[in-house]
Amino acid sequence: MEKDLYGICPYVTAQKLLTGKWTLLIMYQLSLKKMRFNELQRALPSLTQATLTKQLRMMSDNGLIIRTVYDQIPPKVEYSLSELGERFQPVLNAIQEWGTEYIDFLKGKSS
Amino acid sequence: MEKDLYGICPYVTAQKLLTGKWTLLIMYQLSLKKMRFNELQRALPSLTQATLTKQLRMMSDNGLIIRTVYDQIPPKVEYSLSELGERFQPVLNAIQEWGTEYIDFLKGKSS
DNA sequence: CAGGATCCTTCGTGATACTG
DNA sequence: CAGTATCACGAAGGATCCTG
Repeated sequence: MEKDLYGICPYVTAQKLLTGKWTLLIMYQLSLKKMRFNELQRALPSLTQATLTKQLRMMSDNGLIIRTVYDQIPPKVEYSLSELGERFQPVLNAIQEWGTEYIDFLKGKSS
Repeated sequence: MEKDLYGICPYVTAQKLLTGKWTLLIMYQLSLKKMRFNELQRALPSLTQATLTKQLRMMSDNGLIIRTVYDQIPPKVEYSLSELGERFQPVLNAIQEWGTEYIDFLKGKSS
């Protein structure tokens, strides 16, 4: 089973963590700045509250992001990248670049 | 819908393409050398034929890899990275590095 | 504002059997 | 050797309603 390779093979491990359909997008948003729950929702309009909540919890459990709760009324919760999340930046950059190239490729195809 | 961003946002686009549970692994394998169907299967033991076939077809359709059929008996089919696939290398490298760091993080946690 | 709790559907993944 | 064809399942994702 590939599960055995989680925590062993870098690729299997990374894939597991990035599995979420939105993980990459959230990582990107948070790499720009720390954000509150509603800010994220506005940045990712096609994502429902429930899903966003689950994703954030997963990412928090995995140590990718940090959840900071300010004990006040109205409630305020901020999400930011953890140390590990920050180190993810190179991947983000590489993906952005490659994604852009891929989009160009798509355009060339359709025209 | 986020579908609208496919072909527009690099991250959405990349995430779609890397969605498959095995895409990253296959990309890595093929980045080492072109491989035949059975070679890939041996390299990824926990992956069934059916699934591998589907993944390869998807990746081929997406232009990530190239499928070369040698018309002979017994059949021989080789898979290799396309131009676009080659350009994916930086992402692969970044992921490998980050994945390794993450594994270290996991170890530190459990101990 | 930032969720929690449910319910439901879709899609990816896998098992198995068969083929040129 | 390199697939194709079916069937089935589980989990991720989403819709909706409710709360401190």
